[in-house]
Amino acid sequence: MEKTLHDTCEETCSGNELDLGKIKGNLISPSTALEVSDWFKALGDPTRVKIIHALLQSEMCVHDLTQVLEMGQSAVSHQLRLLRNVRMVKRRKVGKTVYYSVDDDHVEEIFGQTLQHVKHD
Amino acid sequence: MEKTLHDTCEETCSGNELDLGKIKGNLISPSTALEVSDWFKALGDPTRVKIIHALLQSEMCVHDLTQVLEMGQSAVSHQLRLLRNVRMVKRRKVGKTVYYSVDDDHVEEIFGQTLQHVKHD
DNA sequence: TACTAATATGAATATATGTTCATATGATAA
DNA sequence: TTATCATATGAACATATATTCATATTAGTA
Repeated sequence: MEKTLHDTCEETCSGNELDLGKIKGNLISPSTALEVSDWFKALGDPTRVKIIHALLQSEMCVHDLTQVLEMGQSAVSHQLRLLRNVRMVKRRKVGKTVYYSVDDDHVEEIFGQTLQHVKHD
Repeated sequence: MEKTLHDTCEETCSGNELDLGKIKGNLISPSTALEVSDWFKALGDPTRVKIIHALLQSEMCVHDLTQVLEMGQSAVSHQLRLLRNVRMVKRRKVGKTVYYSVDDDHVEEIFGQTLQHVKHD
């Protein structure tokens, strides 16, 4: 039998041409995939998880965050910038002090759910 | 005035010693922070977002995923292994074919919420 | 057996990322 | 102004990560 375009994985796999075509049609767009992954990526680092966890308890200035997390000021500041870029946190300046807080109800919701999920497993 | 241990950021920052001590006491543990970040990190890549999105529509074998996502078989396989390591997907073997599907109700919930969140902004 | 299909995996490479260091900026106080 | 505090930021470095390539494994088929 001659080879055709569709001679593999036809009987065993779920996808016949129609199914695959339908799924390809419903594919998430590359730009949306990137936005979603960027959002998750922001919580994909233990330092940022600690920062968000702390800020969910209370608004805090950079200095206090460095004390609480026992990290260098620069590292904290860099991570805060990243979190601000995806709008997970916002800042409020008072004099020379900058207060950061969580700026996204969705973050609190998802973060709490995931914390629970990870804990009882 | 002589310098003391706490002579900075006292009047302006929110954290007096008590507040900071309380927050430090409630800190997320390093291992939990790592678990949480690993979970989010799994969704922190556009390729894996596409894979999860596709698998949420239908169980699929590796071959079909490569067709749907127009990616190399090896790349897909590597990412599926990563997703399996954090138990976001599971596999089911039928002969030489391996079917993957989402193995975590929490993923569906969070993914859907986040997709909505990202979309109307 | 030999052959092919479906998937998995180790190594290599290029890119991304997190932290540190040094320094810059901005604000307040002396 | 000068000095200091709080924060931000660019560069450098080390580590992590995603993809590709080649090959291994496993299961079916001739």
